[in-house]
Amino acid sequence: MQKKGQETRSHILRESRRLFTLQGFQNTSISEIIAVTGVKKGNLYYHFSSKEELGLAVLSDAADEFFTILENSFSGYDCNERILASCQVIMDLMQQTNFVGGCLFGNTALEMSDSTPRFREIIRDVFDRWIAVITQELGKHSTSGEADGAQSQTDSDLAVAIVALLEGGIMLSRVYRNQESLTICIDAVSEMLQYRE
Amino acid sequence: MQKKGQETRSHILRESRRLFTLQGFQNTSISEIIAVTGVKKGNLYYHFSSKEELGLAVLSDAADEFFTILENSFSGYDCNERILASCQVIMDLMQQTNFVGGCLFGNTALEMSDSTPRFREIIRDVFDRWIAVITQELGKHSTSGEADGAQSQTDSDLAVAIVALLEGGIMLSRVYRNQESLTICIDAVSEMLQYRE
DNA sequence: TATAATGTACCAAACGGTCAGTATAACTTT
DNA sequence: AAAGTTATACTGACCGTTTGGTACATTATA
Repeated sequence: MQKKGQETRSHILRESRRLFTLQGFQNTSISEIIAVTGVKKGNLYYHFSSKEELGLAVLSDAADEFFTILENSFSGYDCNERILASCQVIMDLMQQTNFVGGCLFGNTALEMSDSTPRFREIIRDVFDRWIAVITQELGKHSTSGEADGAQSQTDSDLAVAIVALLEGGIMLSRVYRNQESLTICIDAVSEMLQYRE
Repeated sequence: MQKKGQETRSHILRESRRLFTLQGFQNTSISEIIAVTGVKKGNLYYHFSSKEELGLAVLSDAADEFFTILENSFSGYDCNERILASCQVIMDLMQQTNFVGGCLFGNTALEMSDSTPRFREIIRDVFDRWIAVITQELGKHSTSGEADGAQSQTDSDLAVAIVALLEGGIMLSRVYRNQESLTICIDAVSEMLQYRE
């Protein structure tokens, strides 16, 4: 693939991601994508063999970007502080779009995961990895006494709850179109971290 | 409206809800609905003036049923026990469908709330009411000291976090197709209730 | 000049929705 | 109670539009 083609491809990916996030996968038509990108239909199908393939590419692309951002977000010396910093990064991302659209992965999870196996797999990988990253950060906690066995179970449980709180908070903030719900959920994460045994 | 018509109408509502929950609103076609109900297209449009109107009717219907179930679910003398009982009822509902489909309100929130205002309104009402019911239950807590002012803020914050945890947990349980994630989230709710000031 | 990239024209299928007309049941008359 | 009348419930063919996708010619680029 050459330079021009690369640019076209990533242009399609970028705009498709925007539309998929705002309107969902099913509710975004190929015609809409070619309208906003200016890329002609034949050209789009030169780069992506089907709408499903485009959707999967958009998800992979977004996942790569998300984990790059996430893994660079753990700033601060204290473990709890670092995790809260990563939550704040998610809040910032949501604020950029005024809580319209929300989380592409969460959206796609609820829209597509039961009907299209390949979508579910990639979404599952995203949540697996997200939970794993947080679990790992939780493991660095000073009072996290016992050697990895029993404790890591609790760490991963807490990580699951944190991700659920964030996704639920994003959902509510999207419905209410304000940051309040997500703020409350991040505060709840903070409390859960404090009261950790 | 007479008996026969009522039956047809509620038959359409029931099957449509099933399909919308499993596949989403956009991804369920009118043809599919008439196929599974046996109701002919003209007849369907006799009862519901458009697909959107049908979707709204399904949501209202489901909301009525949900709050009937929810409000009857607060069993037990202790406040925390009562709230956990209501969480368990949600777990039971999800188990009935093996975590396929998940929560109709959450699904529709993420699929439709940005593109169709009327859907967002009804979804918002559902979450408003759900949060209000839990906030009210939280208010009955014995150690809930100070008079309503500052404390009720905390109660409603906790209620928001609980709903977010449940919705996030349902999302994860759906992606992973098992009850583990939701169980972890309900356990987290339990801990949040225990550590309440 | 080969191949990567793009444009144009087209397709069958599925979509949501309409409509003229037919049963069916429930009230009025007589 | 039989006949007439009206509102409700339902049918199936049909409409225009949009959908995702294809065929193929043309233009850049290396």
